[in-house]
Amino acid sequence: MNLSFTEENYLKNIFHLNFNVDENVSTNALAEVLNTKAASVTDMLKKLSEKELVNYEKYQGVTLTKIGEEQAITVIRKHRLWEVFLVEKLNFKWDEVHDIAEELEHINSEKLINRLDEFLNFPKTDPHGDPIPDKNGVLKSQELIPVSKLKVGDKGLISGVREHSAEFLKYLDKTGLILGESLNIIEIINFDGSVMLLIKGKQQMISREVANNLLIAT
Amino acid sequence: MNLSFTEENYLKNIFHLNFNVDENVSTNALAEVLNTKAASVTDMLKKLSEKELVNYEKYQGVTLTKIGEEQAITVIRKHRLWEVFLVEKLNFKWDEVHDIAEELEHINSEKLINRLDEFLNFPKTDPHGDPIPDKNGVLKSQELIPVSKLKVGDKGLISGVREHSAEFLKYLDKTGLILGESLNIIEIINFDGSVMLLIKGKQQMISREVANNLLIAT
DNA sequence: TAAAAAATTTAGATTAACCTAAAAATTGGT
DNA sequence: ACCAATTTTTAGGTTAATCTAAATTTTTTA
Ligand SMILES: [Mn+2]
Ligand SMILES: [Mn+2]
Ligand SMILES: [Mn+2]
Ligand SMILES: [Mn+2]
Repeated sequence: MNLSFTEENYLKNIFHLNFNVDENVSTNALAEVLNTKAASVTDMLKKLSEKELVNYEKYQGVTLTKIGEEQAITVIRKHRLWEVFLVEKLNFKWDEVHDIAEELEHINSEKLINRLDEFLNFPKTDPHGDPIPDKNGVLKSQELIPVSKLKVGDKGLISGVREHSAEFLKYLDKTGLILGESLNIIEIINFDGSVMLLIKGKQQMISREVANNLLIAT
Repeated sequence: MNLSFTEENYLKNIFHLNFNVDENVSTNALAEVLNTKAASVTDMLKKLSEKELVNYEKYQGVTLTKIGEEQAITVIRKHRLWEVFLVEKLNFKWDEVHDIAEELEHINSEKLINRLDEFLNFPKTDPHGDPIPDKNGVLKSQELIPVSKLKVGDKGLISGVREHSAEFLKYLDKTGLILGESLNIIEIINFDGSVMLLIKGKQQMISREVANNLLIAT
């Protein structure tokens, strides 16, 4: 299977969109995340369908075939392992690695990626808490829930983010909301959904927006 | 300067061809190393000339401009640093790294490559003995000479190769002719130019072909 | 120094990945 | 159940990087 850079990006994004909302992925949704136009997406879906990488019926959206999904997961594995490398070995911050990993994820060598995995000690998650598929394409995701779903008195460990923008990640860094910290819910303000946390022995307020995008393992 | 994968390969190969034989690089020579056709090369040279990356006159071959050379050297720096990474950190053998580095050399991030350089402890040469340009694009190459230029009684340190094929590199590995070994010239056979070496206390015969492609620092 | 040979360029196509504008299908509100 | 809004597809380009075949220029050789 020799896929182009572009084809790999289509498969990866179909996977992510389907993962988030479990239904056929729409042409427009893909055009949006791929920064392209719906007409271009239609063209590419026909081509991917021809190659049996996606199930596509006109006007019905698209899903990945078994093979398409395997390819998508391989790309995601590469993306996340490179992110770990950049953070752990090259001292990048978690908000700096995504764009570089977008390029590195297309490097084509199974041996390379498996050696990298080994070099990094077979990490289970990437710097954003996202699970890393193993070499057989098995992706086991721990069930994480947003802080906004917790009740007063609940506690948990910061374990992931829903939103991956550098903006948001830098905000979390600055306010000490980093992966691995444990927190308690002190109070939930009805008025605007903001939440008072106890973290590192100090009280700290976060907005509903932030509470929605910060993921906890309980 | 945002160059395509293809443009970078043209610049890099013009640099290498010009480095080896110091004259304008011919269309056919480029077509050969780039695995393409002369007509395609002509098209691209016009485009690179338009962008002021090469000096090109119809029928006269091509050289790099200052800017073109800087770009070429950046690509070469990336290629060689990645090769060091693959050998030193991921335990690849020196005959396995070139093709992967051909892909990695196009990853676009100055920060990444400088961090990698640091992570590797600012290596001076790659696994094949080729010099690595520094972050300012300064490439200082030690003068190496092929074994075939030595006389009986001369000695030296194996320090590089002229030919980079996996075939040749594996042969050198197998016969113990690896970088860093010192050798003495015991005898030169007039008939076929083959050379008897003393290496690691043992005598060993190599063909003229091998002697031509194995480089020594004296 | 004029052919012949070799190298190079031009002309005219092709392919992948895009685009805009217009047409067709689906969906959702009444 | 219809119509209007929305979504998606089709039609007809474009651009970068290729190609083959033919034309042109340079180089070599006799
Ligand atoms: Mn990422
Ligand atoms: Mn990530
Ligand atoms: Mn190489
Ligand atoms: Mn090398």
